[in-house]
Amino acid sequence: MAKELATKYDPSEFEDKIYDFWQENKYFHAEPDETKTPYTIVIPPPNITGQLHMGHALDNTLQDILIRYHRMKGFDTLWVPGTDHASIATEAKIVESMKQEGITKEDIGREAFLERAWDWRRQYGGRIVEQLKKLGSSCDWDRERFTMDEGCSKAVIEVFNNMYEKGLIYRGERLINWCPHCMTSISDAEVEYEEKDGAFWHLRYPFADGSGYLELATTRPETMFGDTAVAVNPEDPRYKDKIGQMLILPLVGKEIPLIGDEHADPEFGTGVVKITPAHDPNDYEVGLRHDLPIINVMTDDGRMNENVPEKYVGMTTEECRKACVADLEEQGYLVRVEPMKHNVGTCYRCGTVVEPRISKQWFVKMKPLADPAIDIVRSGKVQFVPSRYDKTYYHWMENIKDWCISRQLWWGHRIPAWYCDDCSEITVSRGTPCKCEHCGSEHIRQDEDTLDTWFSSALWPFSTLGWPDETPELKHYFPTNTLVTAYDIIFFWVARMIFSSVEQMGTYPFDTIFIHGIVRDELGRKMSKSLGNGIDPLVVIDKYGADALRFTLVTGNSPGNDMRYSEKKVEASRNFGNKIWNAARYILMNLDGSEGPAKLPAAEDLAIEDKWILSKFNTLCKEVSENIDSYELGVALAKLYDFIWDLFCDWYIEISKIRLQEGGRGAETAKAVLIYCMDGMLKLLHPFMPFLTEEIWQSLPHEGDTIMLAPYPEYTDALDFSSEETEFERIMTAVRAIRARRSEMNVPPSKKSAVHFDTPFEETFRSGVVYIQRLASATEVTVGGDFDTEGAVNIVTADAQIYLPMNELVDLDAERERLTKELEKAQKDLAFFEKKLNNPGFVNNAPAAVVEKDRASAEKIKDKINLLEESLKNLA
RNA sequence: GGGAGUAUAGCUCAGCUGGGAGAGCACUUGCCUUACAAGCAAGGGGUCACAGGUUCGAGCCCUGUUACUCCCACCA
Repeated sequence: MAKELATKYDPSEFEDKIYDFWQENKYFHAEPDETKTPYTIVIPPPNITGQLHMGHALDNTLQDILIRYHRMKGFDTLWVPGTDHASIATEAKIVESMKQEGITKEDIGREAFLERAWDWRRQYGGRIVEQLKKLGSSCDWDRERFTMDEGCSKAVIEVFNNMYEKGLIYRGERLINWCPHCMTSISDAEVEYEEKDGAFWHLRYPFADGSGYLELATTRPETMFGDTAVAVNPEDPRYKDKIGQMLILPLVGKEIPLIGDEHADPEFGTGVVKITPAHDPNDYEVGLRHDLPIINVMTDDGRMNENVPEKYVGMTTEECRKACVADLEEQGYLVRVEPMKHNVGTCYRCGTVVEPRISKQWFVKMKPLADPAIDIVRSGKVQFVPSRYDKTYYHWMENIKDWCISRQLWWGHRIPAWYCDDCSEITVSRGTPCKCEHCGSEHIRQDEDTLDTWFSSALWPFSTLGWPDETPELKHYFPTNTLVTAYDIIFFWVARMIFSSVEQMGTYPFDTIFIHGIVRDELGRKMSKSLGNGIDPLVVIDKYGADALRFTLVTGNSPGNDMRYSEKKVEASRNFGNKIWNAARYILMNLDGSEGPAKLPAAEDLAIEDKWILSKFNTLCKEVSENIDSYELGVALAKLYDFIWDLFCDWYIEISKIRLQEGGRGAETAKAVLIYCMDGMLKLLHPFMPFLTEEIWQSLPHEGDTIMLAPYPEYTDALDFSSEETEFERIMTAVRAIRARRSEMNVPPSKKSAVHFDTPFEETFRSGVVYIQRLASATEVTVGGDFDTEGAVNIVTADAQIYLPMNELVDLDAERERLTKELEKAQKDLAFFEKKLNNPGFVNNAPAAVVEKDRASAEKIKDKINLLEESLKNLA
């Protein structure tokens, strides 16, 4: 029973209702079905703090297209949704909200803080999920997961224990990145480098024996209190003999040694460098080599600690820098200040300048994980689309350092390690141990820290399917198939999922990584809160509909490349929706309700235009599937657009009016083809524009309960009418030529024109008379040699006789000449290749690939010659 | 310092393995033609960044140059 289609295309009228309809009927839900091939995507879990932005809209549109397409193709299709606890981001939000109340997290303590966090999650965590639904995402919401739910947490504990047991996780004191604002360590990947204005302070460090001084330069004078040496290159002739002498650290007065180390570059500056092992990665290495003391001069929140002279204690680094530079200058230690640009590491969450700092943290040993993770991509088992991103991946993986996974935060997975007060040994456990596994003491305390958010998201492809339990879901749906994400998250997430999966599951987590770009604003800028140039997808959906937004994000977009958003594009997309809507209305208008679902009349009843459109549709089915299979979604959509608008609406619908007005058997055939095509187009288009296609499909005669479970149209030999295709295209050419001439002559549409063809394609035009009359406002169409202007198309209007030389349609002589010339050239080309290929010397000695290529070229040219000869014969 | 990307119509961008230079928007002209003015028809507009090369043939492949963008690393 078909439902009424509204006269106006208004997405807000039906999109929500349709989504509810899908959900109520559980169409998104998947259960492992061993008889079917699985197709699985796990969603990149949005942060619970997140609001839907254009990046999500793009990412989820692409996923939904793939999911809906595969579902219609008959795969056992599962899209696992979920959210990420986003430890830093969420904790920051809650700390911020508590600040409003004038309290800190320390005031209320860990328990109460976590309660707040869970409350916050309950209140806002579902927000983004609801927003994803507005987009049309057909996720299996019954399987929604959260990185901190019971199952995912179990996976985290399991992996931590496994890796600890294998020695892949260790605790140690290392130089790490410290964010003084978030008050936690962060991983290397979480540091963003920004070029900032800085200065180069040239200082004098005097020798202790009073024999002068050394000049050196630094960008961070305030760290001098942590200096435990000064280094020069051991080969540097200027300083070689001074190595081993003591220098006096200005402002402090203590003595530090001059050491020789490769790290000092004689070419750079004065060739002298101060060594601050606690606050610089290179200096740290130098410190290790020379066994230097490590003096941390900063507190957790980025102020100077008690290891600096009293006057500076408590100052921020900025304040201290100013004060100490002033003092250095006053005391004559400052030589000069040189302004310079400097790359400064900042926290990717809050933008605060990070402090390299010595700290005891937990790490994942990366080398043993990276190698197999590189191999699995090299082997082709995991493929990047577009493939160039594998280089990015290799480069990162090959140069990776150990991953700092502990965070000084409360919101997250608490590290499953306990310290013993009595023997100071560590107990790592899957449960909650009651005593130290080394000495049996009951005086144990759990590590206060939590794990990096990305530690749990790295397990997402299998933790969401039930691992470490052996669930039917895990067995059936893992490894998953496609991971869809933006390129900016390859390091954070994609790479870590790969090595985690290879390590834990012994195999890849997904076979394809479909990378897309970033949605920028109209001016090409990144959308950001600070710029205020973000576009809210929900506002766009409200105004134009989710289908229009989806269309906008996919059309003209190619894998891995950024795109610009503009409302103009959405308007054009909405117009396309409107076009289909009205085409459907046209069809419905001509039905009387007795028609059955899409079914084609017998081939002998089909008119030439039927065969033309069906043949074109058939090709479309093939190409769209091919394009989607190779992730060329933008190309697939463009082809659908062209077919629907140009071929179906502008030509087929127009021409169908002839038979519909005449009635009778022809009208029945036309209706059947109209329904068939519309039904097929809607199905092909459904993955891209799900709401509109469902709404229209429901109002047409159809088979099944929902378009989203209808089979995706496939190519079939039965609909290959290539000769009718070319025939009809000849008529189209004629129509266009007549229209052009009429337009040129300013013939008003109300005036009909008489047309005479004298052409080699007599039969075509004789049978095409009715089409030409209809589509080109022509009348008195005659064909044949009885007209006096030979070799011409003639158009006669009531006002004037128009002479249209044949060359605007088909100029026989010119055409013959052109074809002959091309034929000659092709024959020459062919002769060239044949000579080459008949030469045994070439065939036997040239590389096989070259010979193959030449053979292929020769074949191509032969085809061309055949075509040309046929055309010439037709002209004769 | 290393790596990658981009350069095609006024604007935004497609163009898959080499054979037709394309779309949307904008522009010009004519049309309310009973699905749609969110539309129809006809047009104008491009040395496919530059210079070489490979090829019968290059927007596409190779080399170099220029401009812009991004990523990684980093000299204190």
